Amino acid sequence: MATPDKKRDTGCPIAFALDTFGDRWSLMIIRDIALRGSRTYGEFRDTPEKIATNVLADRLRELEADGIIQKTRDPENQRKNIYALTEKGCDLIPVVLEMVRWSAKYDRNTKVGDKFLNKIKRDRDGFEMEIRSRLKDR
Amino acid sequence: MATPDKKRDTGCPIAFALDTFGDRWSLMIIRDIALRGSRTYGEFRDTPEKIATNVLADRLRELEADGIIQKTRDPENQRKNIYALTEKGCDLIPVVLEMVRWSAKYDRNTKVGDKFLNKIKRDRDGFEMEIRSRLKDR
DNA sequence: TCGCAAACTTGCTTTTTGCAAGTCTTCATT
DNA sequence: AATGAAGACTTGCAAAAAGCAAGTTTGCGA
Repeated sequence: MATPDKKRDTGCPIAFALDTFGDRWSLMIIRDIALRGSRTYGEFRDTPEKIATNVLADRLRELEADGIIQKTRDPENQRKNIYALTEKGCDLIPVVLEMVRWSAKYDRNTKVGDKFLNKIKRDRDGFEMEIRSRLKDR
Repeated sequence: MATPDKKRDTGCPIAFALDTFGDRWSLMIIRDIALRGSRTYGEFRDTPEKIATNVLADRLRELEADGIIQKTRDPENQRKNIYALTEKGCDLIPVVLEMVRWSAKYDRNTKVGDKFLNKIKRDRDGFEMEIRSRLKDR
């Protein structure tokens, strides 16, 4: 076998999900793309959470290898790489939104706009579609 | 301040969620309670994923400190401790269910019953309630 | 062609995980 | 009352991952 990796592979969907993005940083990158419109290495690096550059490089590699994001050169500026969510990555939006909902309920310090929160509560699927199409129009 | 911990605390709900349960094992324990009916240390330890006992002890401590699970002595057997989800913990069920849905779609090896999966797809909130009441009846 | 932007690498220290073995308390049996 | 074993953890150490600071590479723009 070519991949002797440390994935649990027990048939459990939660184990699979955690093996794919269950760490301190992967979902943060997905958040940046899905909710903040980030697309470049520098944008991922310069967030308030301060990911280390080597870890960022590693996670981008992993997420791309797992088919969650896709990397392309920016035609306008060949120095830049543009990272985007694949379909598989977009399908994580519901997970992200449920996490937002939970944190908004339990973290006094969390800053989420009421408008944003109400959209999640009222019509999750509709809001998901809204985010998806926003991502396509770039 | 009493807690000089390493939480990011940037106001971002995703960062908050990941700081609380964004590691390789926390959600696994929540899965065990919510979906598998586990309630004791031994049950959490003896899953196919093989969590190390020291890490298990540590995660149970953290999850309790964060108010996600609650520990009580088993009145029938004073040797046993019974762990249960708090309200805050039950509110993570939607996150877990979305992860199941995602993995079922993308992991060929994931084993999730069709009945289970259809319930998630058809009526997420109803299914959440079903799980909640099942947890109460114990 | 010079300087600078953007995307990484490299080397090293610190923290977390994983593993194997041991401890402590309570129950059940003799 | 003594013995053994179940259940819930601790402890000590090695391996892996994360974090930090500095360096490298390639392309753009003047």
